[in-house]
Amino acid sequence: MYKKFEALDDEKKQRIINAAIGEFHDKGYENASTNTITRNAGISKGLLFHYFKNKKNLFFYIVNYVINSIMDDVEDAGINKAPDIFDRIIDRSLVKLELAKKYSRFYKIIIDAYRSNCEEIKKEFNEIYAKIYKHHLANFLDGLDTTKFRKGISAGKAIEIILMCIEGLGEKYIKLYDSRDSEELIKDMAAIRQEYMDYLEILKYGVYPENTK
Amino acid sequence: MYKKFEALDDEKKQRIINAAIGEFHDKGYENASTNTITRNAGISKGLLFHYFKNKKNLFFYIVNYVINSIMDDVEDAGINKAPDIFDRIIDRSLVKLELAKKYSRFYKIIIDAYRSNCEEIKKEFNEIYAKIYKHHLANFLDGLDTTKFRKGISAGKAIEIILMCIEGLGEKYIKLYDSRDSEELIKDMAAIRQEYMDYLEILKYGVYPENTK
Amino acid sequence: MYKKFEALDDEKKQRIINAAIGEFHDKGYENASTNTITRNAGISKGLLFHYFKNKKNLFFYIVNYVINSIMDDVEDAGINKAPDIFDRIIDRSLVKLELAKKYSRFYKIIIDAYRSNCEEIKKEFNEIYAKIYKHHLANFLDGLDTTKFRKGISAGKAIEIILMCIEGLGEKYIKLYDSRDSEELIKDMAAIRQEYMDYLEILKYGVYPENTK
Amino acid sequence: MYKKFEALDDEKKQRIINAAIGEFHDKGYENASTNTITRNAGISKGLLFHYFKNKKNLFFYIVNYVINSIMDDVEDAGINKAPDIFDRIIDRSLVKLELAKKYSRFYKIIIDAYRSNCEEIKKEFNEIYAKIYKHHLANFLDGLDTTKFRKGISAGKAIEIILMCIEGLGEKYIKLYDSRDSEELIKDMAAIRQEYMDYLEILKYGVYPENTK
DNA sequence: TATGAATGAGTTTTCATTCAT
DNA sequence: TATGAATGAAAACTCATTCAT
Repeated sequence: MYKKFEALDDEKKQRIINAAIGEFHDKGYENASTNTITRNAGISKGLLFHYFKNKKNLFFYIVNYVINSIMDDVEDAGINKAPDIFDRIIDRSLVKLELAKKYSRFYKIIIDAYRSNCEEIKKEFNEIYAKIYKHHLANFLDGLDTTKFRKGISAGKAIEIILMCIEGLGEKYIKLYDSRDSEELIKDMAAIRQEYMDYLEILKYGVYPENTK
Repeated sequence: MYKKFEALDDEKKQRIINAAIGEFHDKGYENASTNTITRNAGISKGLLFHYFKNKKNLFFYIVNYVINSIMDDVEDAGINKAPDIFDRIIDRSLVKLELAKKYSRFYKIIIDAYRSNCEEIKKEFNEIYAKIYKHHLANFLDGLDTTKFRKGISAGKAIEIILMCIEGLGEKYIKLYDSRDSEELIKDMAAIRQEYMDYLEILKYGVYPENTK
Repeated sequence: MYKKFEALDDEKKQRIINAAIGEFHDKGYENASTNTITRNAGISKGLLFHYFKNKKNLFFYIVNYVINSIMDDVEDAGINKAPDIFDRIIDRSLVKLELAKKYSRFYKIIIDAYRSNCEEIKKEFNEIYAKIYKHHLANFLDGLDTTKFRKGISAGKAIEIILMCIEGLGEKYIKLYDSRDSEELIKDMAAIRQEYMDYLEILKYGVYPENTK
Repeated sequence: MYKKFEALDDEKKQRIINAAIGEFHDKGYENASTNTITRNAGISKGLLFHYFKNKKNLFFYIVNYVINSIMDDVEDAGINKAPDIFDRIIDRSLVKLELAKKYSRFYKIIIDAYRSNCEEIKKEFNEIYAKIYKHHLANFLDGLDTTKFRKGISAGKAIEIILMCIEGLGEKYIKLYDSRDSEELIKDMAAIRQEYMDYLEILKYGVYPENTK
């Protein structure tokens, strides 16, 4: 797939990718103009379609490019696999926060696509998204120790609610640092970690028995 | 604002509003066609623009109309004002769930707008949304008893995290009943309330001291 | 149908019709450019589609216009209804010849459409054509005296072969006068009628018994 | 002309010819895609244009190829040269009918070209067609005995009208067997011959004197 | 107040042909 | 001889908005 495009010299390839990312970022799939992309990439209209056949293909090429770019940055090895859910979740959430900031342009494209009502891309995008989500969830749950929860608590419900909180927290901080520099986020990271811990402390009390808290 | 439109006889006004709601619901702001709206409303193109000047104005008129319609249904008086946050939140969340189902057409318009990439409406919509959110939050917090939380817990953080959970739960159940009938939801309401309580039980343990649980 | 267009003032209507006829005549359905039509008609692109919605509709509007224009010129009353097939056919064929010359631009559009392979218009055009053909054939056969054919001859086969000849003759003379002026044809009409009679004389001998020739 | 192409090894030549025939057959001259042709032939775009310079040249190469292929199948020697026009014509017409079925793919290309509106190929094609037609007509007329026609009949007119009929009949039966198998036609050949004779019988009466009929 | 004809820049996509390699 | 990336004009069609009536 897209062999022709992949065979291009890196400079030109990047020019096209950047033009496409810029346009999809600014306007979303539907309002992005292939005309604008080719103009900004400095290529002819025909060439873009020579490579990608249509707008939709180009879009999903960019979606995959963007996802892979982010994933390549995450060292799976380095990911926290502590058996305790709180130990495990906090690092992951902070990494995600950093990535969301570092790759904010890329994230926007993905989020816009996720929320899009456009029938043309909905289904295909959801499949891509679901696959990644499933993979990450499985990876997150793998080897998690759920035996320590206090009696009377459903492990599934506990995990669910913890995930809801962490997602909420993630969104909160993403919004908070939306207009600030990436470096600020990194500088504040220790403080944010402490805040995360404060929030999660409440949940810890909720799920663990008296003596282990 | 829109005096001319407001001065119209109710039947015609409603025809226009319904046509606009139908179109914005089906297609979202960008893909909605003013043409279709005028056709379905049985009025001329010129007239629509005479009343609203442009598509954007019309859209925000509808957004406000829709929000007010939902709000009118919620008797503020009837809303649970129990001092305990859990007592208070569960009723509100279930009411919201019911409203989301009852006014699903209206909710869809709001949600689509909330998620839209379209630069044209983004900013203005977010302002409307933020104002409502702030108002509701203040109303929710008013008279809430935060003295019962166990020592060492920040009341603000506790409330925040409880709200994050309840929001997560709300979304979960909205999605769950998305394609089902309104009656089903009402029938299952007792069971859903029980599930809510199971989830919140975990948080209760987290925020309250030993003896009050 | 096409009420909006019909309501136009005659001058503008005619400008559009003429531009469309010119373009369809020169290029055929597929190669005709709606851009060229609007340019030559002196209207905007949008307007053409406002009236006709798409190229195909415009084409069939023109097809019907052209057919009606020709038909209006033929006084049904005046059409030869002699019971003898030869008496009847010769006048009709000569009228057709005159019409084909007088309306040669119109005929070309019809003939091109008839021969077109374009899937988009094939079916619909054939229906129009078949209806007209059937009507004309029925009208031609109506009241025809087929009792005078000599014994052993199938009336159906005789009529068929006579029609084949007359069609062949028609094409021959259309081609012959293709590049000449309409007036020339009219001037030569008497001579052509004589030639027709010479040709048909042969067929007369073929279908009628000895004593009636 | 096309020396470079002719010099190619047969296998490759045939691949290109077949690809071109397939595409021109399916889509007609205008809609045929040189892209598709090169893809199906397994050669590069550049090469096709290296051999034929442009699409038009390629098309006429194929037209000539197709015509020659059909002609090669007709052994001139074997063609009925009976002095009587009816004896002669019936065999030829039936052979033509068979060829039209056997080479239906080739015929379709020729017929489509004959009917095409496309200015680009019209003129040139008509010249080719006229030349062949003239040659065949001359061949048909050669050695024909026209002395037996009854008095008062122009031999030329008689021949003309007979040819018109036979052409009409040919078209009728080609249409009739258009969607049926080649074998069906062959099976029905005797019956068709009889029908031809019935039709021509009428003409025979028309052109021959009493006593020879 | 009410109409709806008119605008025109904009959209995605196609395809014969060229040319540097 | 052979490649296939690159071109760019052209296609049909859309739609919010205006304005003369």
